[in-house]
Amino acid sequence: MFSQSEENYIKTIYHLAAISDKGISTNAIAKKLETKASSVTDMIKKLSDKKVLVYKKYQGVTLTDFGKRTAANIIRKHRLWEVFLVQKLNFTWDEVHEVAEQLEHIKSPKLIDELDAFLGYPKSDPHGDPIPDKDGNLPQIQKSLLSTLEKSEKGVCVGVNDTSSEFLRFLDKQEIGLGKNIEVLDKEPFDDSFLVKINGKEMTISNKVANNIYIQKS
Amino acid sequence: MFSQSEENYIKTIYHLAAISDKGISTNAIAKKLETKASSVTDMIKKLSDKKVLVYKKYQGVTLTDFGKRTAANIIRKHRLWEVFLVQKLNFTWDEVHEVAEQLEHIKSPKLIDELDAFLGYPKSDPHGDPIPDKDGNLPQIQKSLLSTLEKSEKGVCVGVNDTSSEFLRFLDKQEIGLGKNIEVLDKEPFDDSFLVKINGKEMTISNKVANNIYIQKS
DNA sequence: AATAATTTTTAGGCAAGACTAAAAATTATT
DNA sequence: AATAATTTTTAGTCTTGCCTAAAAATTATT
Repeated sequence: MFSQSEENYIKTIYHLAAISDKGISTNAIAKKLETKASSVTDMIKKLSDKKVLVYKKYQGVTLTDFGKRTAANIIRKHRLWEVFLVQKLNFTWDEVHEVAEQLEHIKSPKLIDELDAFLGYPKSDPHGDPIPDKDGNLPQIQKSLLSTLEKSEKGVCVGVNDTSSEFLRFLDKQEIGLGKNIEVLDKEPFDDSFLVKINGKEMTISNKVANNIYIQKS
Repeated sequence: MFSQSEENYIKTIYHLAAISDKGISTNAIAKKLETKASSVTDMIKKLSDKKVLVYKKYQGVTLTDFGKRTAANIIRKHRLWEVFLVQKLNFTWDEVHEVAEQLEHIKSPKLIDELDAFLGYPKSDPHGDPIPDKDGNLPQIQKSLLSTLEKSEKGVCVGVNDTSSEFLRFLDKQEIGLGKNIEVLDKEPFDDSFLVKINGKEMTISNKVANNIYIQKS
């Protein structure tokens, strides 16, 4: 059994590994967890002893299969709770994260299985991120950052990269959300912004925003 | 804001105060929390500094109004989660306690208000214990221990004193539960056991069991 | 290749919350 | 009232998880 702190490290390393492919550096973990590199070194040693990850001094860490399964399980809980909060308790997609950060540490296999059933076995959370199954398998859907689309390409919004309240509330204000149809009408080379049509409405979107919206091309 | 450990002390002192009326002793707290008296002394000092309780050396503790409100709020969360687990996630009344012990520490006012609404503002938990309102008021229903009833008195089972899985599963086996009609047919002076009729069925109940069942007399 | 800059680790400490053992205060008993 | 028994507190330790400062290793730059 892992402490909340250990679980947070495991989850963070899993997320970092998903984008980096090589060993995860002490500094990267420290930055993500808003802690110090020396604290990370301490924890890494402990998690290495517990067979969660492989660690060689000065060379970053890699999760073991056991570590990956553990991480997927925490993420599964996090995302199921997010679905619960939005679907049953009237939370908005920008409010769920911090509560789910707490709920993900509740220990009870029955609880999470029953919650999954109660919610109708959802496949993804309110931000479009896939929910791992009980064995830790994470179904990956085909998606592209809006910023990588070419002129006249189109598709459906299926996820976001940045899940901060600020960004999500911005999207709400622009009426951009999961399931919306998006078409790139033009790209502006000067500032790499996009002219897009979202559910029939034309608007300009900055490169920074386009870099945080996932599209399933059609 | 209080740590989980602080919350557990506050809740425990509140429960002990409900049955004792005078100051709660260090030893009583230690026993209930399965810890050592010296640890209790440490924590008591901290909670006294935080204005949760009043403490004078060697004289036990009393919760302040602030402490009582804090305790009621924790208990409110605990009991609402228990209702959720039974009503929505197919938990039985003997399974809910330990999960609710974890869930009661989740910090989010919106979460608990929405949960309350989602459950239809329940008045009591699966064991018949009343749920405090948002201001910490705890409605007390009129109830008597089955063991205090006289021959030919009757009523409805509205609660249990012992909420251990062992006792609750025993009640399930005997088909005794909240809402059942109970009538005392006879009392046996030899071992203080009871001959009762429960929903039409006659059975003998030991004094120990009768001491843990609450009846609303009719 | 040597030096500079950066990253990572080590060493030593701190706070929370628990513990043991011993001292002090209170309560019970003779 | 004096002694015994019990309760409570103090003093000192331990673990977890964090910190700072300094040392060591790695990587980048000249």
